[in-house]
Amino acid sequence: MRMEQKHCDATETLKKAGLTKTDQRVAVLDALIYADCPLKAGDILQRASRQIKINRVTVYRILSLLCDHKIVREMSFEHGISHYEMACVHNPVHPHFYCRRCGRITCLPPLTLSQAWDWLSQPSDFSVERINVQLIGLCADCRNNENSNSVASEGFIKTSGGKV
Amino acid sequence: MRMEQKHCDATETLKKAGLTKTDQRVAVLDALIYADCPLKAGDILQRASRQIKINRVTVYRILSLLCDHKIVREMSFEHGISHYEMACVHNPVHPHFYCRRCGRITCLPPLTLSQAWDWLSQPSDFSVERINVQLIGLCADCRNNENSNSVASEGFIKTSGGKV
DNA sequence: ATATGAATGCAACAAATTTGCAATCCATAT
DNA sequence: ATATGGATTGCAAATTTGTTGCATTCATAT
Repeated sequence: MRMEQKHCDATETLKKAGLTKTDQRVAVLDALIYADCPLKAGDILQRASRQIKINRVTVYRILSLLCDHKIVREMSFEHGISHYEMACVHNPVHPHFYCRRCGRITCLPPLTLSQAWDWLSQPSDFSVERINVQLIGLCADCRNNENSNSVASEGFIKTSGGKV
Repeated sequence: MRMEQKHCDATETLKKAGLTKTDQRVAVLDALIYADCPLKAGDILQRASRQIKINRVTVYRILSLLCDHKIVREMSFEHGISHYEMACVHNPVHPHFYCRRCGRITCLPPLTLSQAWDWLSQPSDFSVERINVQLIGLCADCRNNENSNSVASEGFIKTSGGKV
């Protein structure tokens, strides 16, 4: 019987997705796998650079690739900067707290809708000024015209006539 | 008896906030007041320019001012671009749908948590691939150190020991 | 009408991200 | 093991978004 892992393995992740293994991709994945909060591209460059030689542009390209393959989630808070986090089984979708003063991002526990109700009644260390709920996907038009150049068209939830 | 207005009036909004009325501010507000979805700074510049002469920098400065005064809400979806919408009585906080293909943003109906549960069971025109929940405010550290330079410190919800 | 502080325009800067192309690397078939 | 070809990376430069400093213009209270 195999032990359950706490983190994904970069090499295995690439293999499972049918992606070529390169030192740069492993380093970027490692940075994300062992991060305790979403990272900016610059953070990832910095951490990956401790491991190997890697260019800023390569970081962006790898992140874009990983997002297309739904290995990584991209999110954006204020001030026009993207943050990235693993989208693996060890890191299910969850809310984030963004401090508008120091910019620190805190991952909040993943909650079902009914759990959220309870959670919202609990004391908190944060002053919440605003809550943003974003649904991301394809609009009706784009879903219909999705003939060409659609890289990330695998595994999304069809909802027309069904559930969201 | 006065008719209920469907939209805010730009001049009145500025007056109520104690802000100087200028052609540029009115034009920026008009763009936002009559928009049917959140706008990028570039969109606002374009629309305001149809009305008056206005500089790109001025748009950013006015948006920043309006956000500080909680007249306007700022939000950010993918790719690190800010979008802005009115934060007035005619436009209560609500979720947004972001199409990752065409970038169009659709405002969704404002919902309480219990309404959301029902809403999520309804058919939809969107393929929702991901849901982002962002809580924005001040972390514990920053709330304590909030002595100096705190412009937007009016009217936020204190939650330590209380409700989020 | 005039003075004064606030608001705007302009130019330049800064940061994040993207693009084009040449050089290098990886995976596979020999 | 090695050659090969397509994929991946590095580098430079461009693009986009947003910011800063300073001179000029504007709004408003006298």
